[in-house]
Amino acid sequence: MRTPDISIEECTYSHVLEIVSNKWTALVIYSLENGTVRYGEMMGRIKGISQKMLTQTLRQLERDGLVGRKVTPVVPPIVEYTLTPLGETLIPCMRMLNVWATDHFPHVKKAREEYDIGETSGTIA
Amino acid sequence: MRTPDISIEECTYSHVLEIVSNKWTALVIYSLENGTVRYGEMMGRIKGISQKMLTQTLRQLERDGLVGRKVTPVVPPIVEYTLTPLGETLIPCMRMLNVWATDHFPHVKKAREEYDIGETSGTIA
DNA sequence: CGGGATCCTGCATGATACTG
DNA sequence: CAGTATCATGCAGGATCCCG
Repeated sequence: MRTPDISIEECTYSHVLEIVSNKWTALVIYSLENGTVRYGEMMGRIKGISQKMLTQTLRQLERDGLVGRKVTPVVPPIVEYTLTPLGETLIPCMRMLNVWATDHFPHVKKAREEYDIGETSGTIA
Repeated sequence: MRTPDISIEECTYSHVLEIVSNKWTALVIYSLENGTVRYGEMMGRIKGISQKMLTQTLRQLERDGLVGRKVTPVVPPIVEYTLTPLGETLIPCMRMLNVWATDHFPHVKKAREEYDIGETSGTIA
């Protein structure tokens, strides 16, 4: 028996996914691609996100150094979020995922449907 | 108020992540990069994965048309998994994530540590 | 306006035992 | 060997209320 040579802690794939693979992270980054956005505006633009999740996602991205947070202490407060230079390095990756999805996701969807049909017809009883 | 223009169902980022963002999927794909692997061998190579999770992950990938499954009905059975042509189109994407992680993940880790230090020193009481 | 704090719920993950 | 079935659980995600 050989020792395990693949582990989550070491696999570099997992590192990026650890950052991006929450439910909302990708959408938040997407909303920041074109520049600074205010908190409230993001709430309005990202369909279905709750305050808690938006805040939590932004905090994580801030912690990871991918998103900058700028507070203007007026009343009512203005809080703006922007991709940091580090965060912007993610954009090409995201775009590549984007291209892959555009090119191949229809194929995946078709594969799923066929697979599901096969499953259903086999499980009659 | 403008209508939300970003949604999970439409954002192409989310489509790929929907496929890859389970705990084990990336590692399973990684283990298949160099060709066909048997079930038991994957169990041994991927550190910490359980039978249930390996099977479940493989089934999902099979359903998505990314992984092929070949059964040789002998006793004891031989089951081999391979990336399909569609699955192989994912490899360049994964490699790009890999490169990003190698280049920038240390930076992220540093950002986290600094962020955490700032948090801790502020929360004395 | 932009959150923080709290409570609740479901699903992803995991441990264990059994089978063709 | 390569699974399926069952049971347990922890945490991501969501709803709600409150605050500077």
